Amino acid sequence: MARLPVYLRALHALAERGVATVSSEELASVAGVNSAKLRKDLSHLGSYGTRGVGYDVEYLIYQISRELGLTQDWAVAIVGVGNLGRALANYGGFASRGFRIAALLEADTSIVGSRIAGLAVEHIDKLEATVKQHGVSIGVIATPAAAAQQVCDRFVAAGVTSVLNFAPVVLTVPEGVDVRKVDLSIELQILAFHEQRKSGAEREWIQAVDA
Amino acid sequence: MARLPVYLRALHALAERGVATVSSEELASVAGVNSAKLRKDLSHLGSYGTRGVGYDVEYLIYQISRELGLTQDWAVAIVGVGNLGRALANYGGFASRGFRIAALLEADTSIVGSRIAGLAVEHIDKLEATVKQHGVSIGVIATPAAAAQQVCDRFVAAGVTSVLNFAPVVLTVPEGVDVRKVDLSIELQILAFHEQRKSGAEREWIQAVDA
DNA sequence: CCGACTTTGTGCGCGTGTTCACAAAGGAAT
DNA sequence: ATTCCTTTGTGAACACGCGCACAAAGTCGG
Repeated sequence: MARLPVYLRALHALAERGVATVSSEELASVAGVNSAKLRKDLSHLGSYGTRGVGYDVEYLIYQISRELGLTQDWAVAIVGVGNLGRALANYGGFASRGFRIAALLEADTSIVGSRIAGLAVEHIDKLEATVKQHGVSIGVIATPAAAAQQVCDRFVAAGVTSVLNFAPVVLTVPEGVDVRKVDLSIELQILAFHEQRKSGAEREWIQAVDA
Repeated sequence: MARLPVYLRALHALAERGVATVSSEELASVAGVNSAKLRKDLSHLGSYGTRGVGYDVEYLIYQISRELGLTQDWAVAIVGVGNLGRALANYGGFASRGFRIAALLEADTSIVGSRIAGLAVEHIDKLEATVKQHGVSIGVIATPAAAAQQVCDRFVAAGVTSVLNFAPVVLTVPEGVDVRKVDLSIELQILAFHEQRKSGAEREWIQAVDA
């Protein structure tokens, strides 16, 4: 379930505030979902709640972490050390969730060798070797669109079976490989669409007359 | 529809390659969706296809752009000029889709005044003034989690009705304000989950025995 | 002008995910 | 111990989105 990470973050926030137990109603409102949906989601992991009381925050954190596989740590390789790659390398949310950045890879030789977030940037030729050496199972693509498919193919050939893609292209991968895409401009376009709808009627009318 | 931006990008790619018309089948395969779904999506905008031929690429680009409100340009303000803010400011995909970065705002006074992507970084105190001056309707939050809600509130109070949030918190906003959230670590967690499933059975078994 | 072929637009059935609403279960108080 | 109150876990209705499959519509060659 794609919502578990959201619950997990809400729970971490509660834990930091010293909350010991939480009802589905409260947790749902923090996470921004329906309480029945939350209970059904949690019930899929087992019966970890106590009727009349709620859920034990720490215990639930542990159970969700285990379900998501965050109790083990994952080696991640980032290809493309532009602005986005740098932002990702410095993003604190990875290490705290069991993700370890094993390598930063870059094609531009003028960047290779510099240090970002405590890691030396390596040349992309080292991709296969790095993947094998660190047991990388998740590849992050933060390259320009033109290079993305090629990098993806190399990841796949090297045995990586999960890819997080920030380049604005649709990657094609063989069966059994997962790709998730984050596209910053798509999110903005969706907002613009709703924005247009809101400032709506009179503008639509003008457009209709205009046409 | 959240898929229109994807179609739009696929169409732009086709247009650059000089393709004049495209069938739903081809476009669907480029965009990575089912062709019937694509046709149904497009039919919601009107009947812009020609049976036996397909869709005129340029015309369809125009129609989708108009539907998404990309024919007008949108002023965007980015708050938080850390690594992520810088990456966003330099991201080329915005300007080419009608999004104009009106201002970069930052709380850290040691960064205020520097120039990023051709813009001078301003102090966050200028938020309200900037929003009014440039007619900003979309606010982008690239601050640490702790500052996000506060910045969001200021955006809303200043009249911004669409917020793109990169901070790992759930923002609460009044009715009528749209929030979209991009969370890098959630995407990784989802990949880790599937990865765990794939390398699955024997590990689950070990965990079961372990418990 | 006509027939064969291509491709759109859409009606329909299906599966998934969401929400409501309630019974079962545990805790607290007397 | 019994009763009441809170909250979970879940059955069942509902809604939605997806994809198949096909008829309508348009093109192209003869």
